Amino acid sequence: MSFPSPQHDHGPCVVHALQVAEEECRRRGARLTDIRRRVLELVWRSHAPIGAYALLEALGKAAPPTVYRALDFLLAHGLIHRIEKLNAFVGCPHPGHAHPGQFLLCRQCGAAAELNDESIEQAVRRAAEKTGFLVAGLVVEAEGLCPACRKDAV
Amino acid sequence: MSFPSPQHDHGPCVVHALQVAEEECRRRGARLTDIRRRVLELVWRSHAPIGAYALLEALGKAAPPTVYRALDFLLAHGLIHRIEKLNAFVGCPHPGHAHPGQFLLCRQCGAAAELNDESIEQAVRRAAEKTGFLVAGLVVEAEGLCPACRKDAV
DNA sequence: TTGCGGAACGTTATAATATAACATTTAGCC
DNA sequence: GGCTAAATGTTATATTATAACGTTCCGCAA
Repeated sequence: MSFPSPQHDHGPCVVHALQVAEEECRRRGARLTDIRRRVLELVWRSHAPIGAYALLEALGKAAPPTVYRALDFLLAHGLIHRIEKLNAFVGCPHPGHAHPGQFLLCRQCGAAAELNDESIEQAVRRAAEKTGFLVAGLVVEAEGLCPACRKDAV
Repeated sequence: MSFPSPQHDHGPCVVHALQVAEEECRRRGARLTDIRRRVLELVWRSHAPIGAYALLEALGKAAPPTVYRALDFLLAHGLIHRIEKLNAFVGCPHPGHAHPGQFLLCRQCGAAAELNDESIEQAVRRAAEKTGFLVAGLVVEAEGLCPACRKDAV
């Protein structure tokens, strides 16, 4: 929901994400296989979105379809999000319900934070309705400076 | 600002866009060369975003850098917008001031409409400020059904 | 008007992202 | 165990985008 402090202890963060994912998959009857778990873990290695080919390289001996299939699975079950403007992927901090997600992307350090702000979605829906458009999916990606980089920049 | 009716007369629409572009370039001291004009015209051939390689093919004998350079120019001068989730480009209906733009993308017919709704941008800024994030650029892309396709779908 | 200098364009090669198609293996289940 | 469907492996290729460098064009000033 907001930016982690730059020196936060990231280990527990990853462990927690994996636990939540396990649980969510159990609940859904979905199989979090080894590859899928490894990809999810790699995605969670940092709070900056990571590209498919970086994941591929980190995985070691694997071909593109392998990582794309894992990503498709994780996306389908709401465990990660795709950042359109970066062609990259980031962990979802609260899987369990389908949601579009709104993202703040730091142009300095690369970190991403996910918002789930009702008022943003409502503003879009209201504006769309005025034109008669029916909103089914929504991408919101803001680029700028996270709190830490903003301070550094002063 | 909103969706054109499906059978609207598109010719004047293109002519008008080119006139506005000419004017805007004159005002800015920018050169709207033949290639750039042709790319802009191709972009305006429909209200659906078009990809770089489709433009390339339509241009005839040209290499990728040619069309990407033209697109860069048109983007830089606010004459077109890039749709991130489609890797495609659409004409800007009101160049003249830099603006991010918010887009409604019909998943049925492919048409795009541009919004410039203050309340959407404000909602994002307000939510971002709560986390201490400074917004510099904003992508808003809603996918759904345009008025015409919505009627057809009933 | 001629030549200077920078912008625009041409050309070739290649990088980065993503998917199609089909073979093989694995896991769950009777 | 053997069936079936899901998951993965493998190869090739599609799609989107840029690097690098040479050439041409255009405005401008000597």
